[in-house]
Amino acid sequence: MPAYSHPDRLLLAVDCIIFGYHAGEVNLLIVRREVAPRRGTSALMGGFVFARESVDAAAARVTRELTGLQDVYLEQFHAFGEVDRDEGERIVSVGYYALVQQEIATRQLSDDYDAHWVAITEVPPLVFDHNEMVEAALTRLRYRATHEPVAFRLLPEKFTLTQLQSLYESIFMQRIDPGNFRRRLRKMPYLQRQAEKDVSTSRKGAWYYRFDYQAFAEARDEGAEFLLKP
Amino acid sequence: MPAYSHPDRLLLAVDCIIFGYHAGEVNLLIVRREVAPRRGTSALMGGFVFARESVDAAAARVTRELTGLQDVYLEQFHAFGEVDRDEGERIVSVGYYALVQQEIATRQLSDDYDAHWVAITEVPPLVFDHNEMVEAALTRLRYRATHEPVAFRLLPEKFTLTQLQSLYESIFMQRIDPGNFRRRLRKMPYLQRQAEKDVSTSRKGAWYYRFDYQAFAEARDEGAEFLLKP
DNA sequence: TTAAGTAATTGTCGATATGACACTTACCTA
DNA sequence: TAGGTAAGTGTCATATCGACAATTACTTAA
Repeated sequence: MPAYSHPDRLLLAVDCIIFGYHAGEVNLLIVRREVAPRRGTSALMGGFVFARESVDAAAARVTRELTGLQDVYLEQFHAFGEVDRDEGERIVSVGYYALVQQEIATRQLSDDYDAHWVAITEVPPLVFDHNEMVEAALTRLRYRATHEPVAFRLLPEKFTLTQLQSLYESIFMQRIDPGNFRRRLRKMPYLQRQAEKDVSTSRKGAWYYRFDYQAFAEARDEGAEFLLKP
Repeated sequence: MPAYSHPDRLLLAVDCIIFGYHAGEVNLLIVRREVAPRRGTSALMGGFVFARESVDAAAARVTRELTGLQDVYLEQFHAFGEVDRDEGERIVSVGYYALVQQEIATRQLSDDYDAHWVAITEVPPLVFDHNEMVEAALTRLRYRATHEPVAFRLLPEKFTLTQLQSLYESIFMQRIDPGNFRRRLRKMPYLQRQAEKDVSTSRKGAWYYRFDYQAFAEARDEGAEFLLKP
């Protein structure tokens, strides 16, 4: 029952930029648009917000429908509200980006959307303002990755420092000096070296690490801050 | 004419955190809520988004209705989308913060909303999730003020470096060393010293400065970055 | 006329962080 | 056993930082 007399009720949607990381490149999932107008063109995964569903929940649902993944890291980054941004009808869309492990997501990807991964350096033209959304999502991801330990969600539980460096190089699209990057990592008590090495990429082998979210949470309560620049 | 068959169309609103600065304190405008439920309680200035109006435009309109100001600096910072955040009906609200010159805004403030300024250190309980919105706006303002020259919009055209320092102290709620803060300012070519001094607060007088947006824009094109930490 | 007071402004200095780059290590293979 | 390669550490000049001392400019009261 309407409690407010305002006449204009709008379609509200969410669009999700789903980031993955594979073979040294950050990628994102694009789908084939199922409805007119512009049916069949490339687009971000999106969906309408239901009346009794929070916007955050809608983003989680949409991400889950495509990737099959529960408990994905999602951050809202911007609401896109131009009147004519969608050619069919006026839709306001809230943008979220998701960080998933690409291997796992790919394994259980829904067949319903003709989804595929594209490198963030090679995003094709997308419908409406979706390319703008991708840019905004990347900007926010870069900020978040330097101030919060979120980038690890793109990697497996155990990863090498070289992998971590490559990930940051891909996110920021710039080369990073290994010595200096590792110096920053070396004084993070939350990076726990494992007993095993990854021997797939070098003869010497690279130590596996895990990020200890538990230890970091405790350190943060004491005032510690996460900072990892490219 | 609906182009999409989705049945749920929602009320979409904007809420504006309007920041001003006066007598060493950052303040914000709160109004008295005009409609039920919770009529008469303190709230942020807000309003519904019209069908043929962009969300940005709605925020500008709402800000203008209260302050009478055109061309106000506005930044969207978050969309609040919990189902029951408004007790009357489901409303998704997009939060914006505005930076205005408090003196000017106060002069032409609308009488219709029983508005008044409160210091950000003394924000009273507000309806619904509005206190949460204020916190989120402040967080974003702090980030923006260190990376972009936006805080100047809270000051008059001409200001002293001491005023600028006080402003940053209020935004970040922490004391700043004058020597170190001025060292950062001294190597900003965009801060142009004027011929006059402000003699209202000291015998010696403090030089007036202006921020040269023009010069900064050109420097930015050359790769320069604005950085002003507390 | 001068001393005192105060905000404004600049300077000092040791400690820490940064970027560029050289160097060493570990291990496999030829 | 030499050589190649990714992994990982060390060095050093420079820049930046925080804490704090010192100076400047000006008014007012003695």
